[in-house]
Amino acid sequence: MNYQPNMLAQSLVTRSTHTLGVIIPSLETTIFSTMLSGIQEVAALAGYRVNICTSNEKHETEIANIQALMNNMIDGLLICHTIQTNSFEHLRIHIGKRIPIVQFYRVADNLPVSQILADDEAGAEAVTEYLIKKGCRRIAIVLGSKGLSISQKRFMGYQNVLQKHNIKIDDKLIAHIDFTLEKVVKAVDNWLKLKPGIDAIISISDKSAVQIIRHLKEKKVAVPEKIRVFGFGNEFVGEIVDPALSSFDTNTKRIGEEASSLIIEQIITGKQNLTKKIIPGKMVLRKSG
Amino acid sequence: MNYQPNMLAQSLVTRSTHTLGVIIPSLETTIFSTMLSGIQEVAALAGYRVNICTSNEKHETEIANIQALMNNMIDGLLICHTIQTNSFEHLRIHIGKRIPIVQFYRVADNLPVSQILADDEAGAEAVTEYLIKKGCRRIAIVLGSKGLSISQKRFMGYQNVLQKHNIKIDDKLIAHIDFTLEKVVKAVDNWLKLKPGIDAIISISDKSAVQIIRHLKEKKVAVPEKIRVFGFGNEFVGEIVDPALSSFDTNTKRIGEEASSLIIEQIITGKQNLTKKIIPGKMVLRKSG
DNA sequence: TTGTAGGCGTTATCAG
DNA sequence: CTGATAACGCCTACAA
Repeated sequence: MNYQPNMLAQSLVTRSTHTLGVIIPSLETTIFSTMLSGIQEVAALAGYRVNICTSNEKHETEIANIQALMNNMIDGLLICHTIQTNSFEHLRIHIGKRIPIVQFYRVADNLPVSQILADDEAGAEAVTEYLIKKGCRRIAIVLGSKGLSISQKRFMGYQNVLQKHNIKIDDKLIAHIDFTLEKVVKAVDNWLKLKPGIDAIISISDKSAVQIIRHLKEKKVAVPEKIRVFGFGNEFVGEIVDPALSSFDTNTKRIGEEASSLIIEQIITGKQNLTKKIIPGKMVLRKSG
Repeated sequence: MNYQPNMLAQSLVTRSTHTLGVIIPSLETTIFSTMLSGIQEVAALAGYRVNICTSNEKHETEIANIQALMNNMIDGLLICHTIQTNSFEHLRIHIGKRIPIVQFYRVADNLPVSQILADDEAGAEAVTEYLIKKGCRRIAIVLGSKGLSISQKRFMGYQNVLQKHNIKIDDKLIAHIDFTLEKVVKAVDNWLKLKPGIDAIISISDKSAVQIIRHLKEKKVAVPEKIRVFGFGNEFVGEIVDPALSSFDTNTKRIGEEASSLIIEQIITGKQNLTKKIIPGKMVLRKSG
């Protein structure tokens, strides 16, 4: 007769809230809302709610969020680090405690915490290899903070292929930046001044790749004839830009689904086995690259 | 000495969880993730957590979500209805109880529940007026389910302006559909067969407007020369498409912020005054319209 | 099998 | 003002 049990009382005694905590850098970036969508769907299927916090790409906010969530309201924490996150002590103190943690997409490699990752290294390798095959020799790359595996792995892939082809790594072609439009444009402008000039740009995301294409068009630089442009993530906007954006599809939604699935498994079994899962992606060729 | 109070026990006795429940149709649609971002930021500032559920534009899922949230885990509910939602009995039974409810963006007008809205009527009026001034006489419009105020209000605005200019409303130019690409393309194809032909399309969202532009280009229909295209929402992708999309900027993030702010006020004061707030928007002119 | 007491970690109340 | 205790609503263990 329509009795609604009080979840609070229930949770208090069972010590489980059936709620996942999620910390992501932003909700206004397609890849993150897509991953969150994957997290949410898998969680809902398993009867878990999702508590969402955004760090706004700010390290301090990420720390505050962790504090705010780690007070018995969640059964597990999913975290995708800020692009500027370089130290991870704030997370370390929670590792191995009652509440399991899973890092996804942007992870710290030197922490004993499970990870769900895009195939950044293979992606960067595939893209670099393809560009070299197309005749590019001065390939610029946009990366995030050096502490993040996403930057490290993509750089590894890039480096591997250049070395294989005996192309010297030029530090001037590597930009470690955040996502802001100004920083991206500035990096591109610096590259345009170089001689010998660059002939390709691999960008950290589709959105910045699209902005790069737009900027190059403004500067009357032909894409892909003069400079080929590649993105990461295969977002809708890449289909729309002219020339259409080539991109490494990181299988973004699947990353969220797997992260959700892994943490729920760890919650249910009570075993925090160190897991590291790389989600395969694939290259999507369009006009720009 | 680093004592962490147990929020569950605290909530059990104080009867407040400092958590907002949010039900939105999707996380993979820019406007919704943008509104959620606004909700989340305001909530975080006020010390509230956000519990997020997606209905995937499915009426039954929306009902299930409401059930799942209304069990003492949240202090207030924010809801944006499914595009197919036509009956609202599932919500009605929760109205006026302990937990306040605020509808946002897509709302039911005949329910005694507070609303935060885009200025759909004024937006449709402004766009229609502009198109008529540009010489358009056969203006097609894409709407959602008839039960939603978003459809009703936009139709009202459209109708008002056509009547003012003594242009007869042609039912064949009005499409009530959901967001799927196929439905949009089908509606456009039907319009293209009409004679006299259409000279403008007002779309329900920027994403579908962009898809309409792409489809028209495929069909070799010149935009804006033959058909002008307008969107709603002013998303990033509209800046990228060629020709760039004209759009009515509904101030999406602000809608989320205001909804969040209103429900928190209702929670804190304990007063569920019936509020209806329309967030003003503005027309953004680009090449397509 | 069915019923009841105790405890989860707080806050609030009521004596002292 | 301070300190003990009931109550929040549920689950579980144990007793009948």
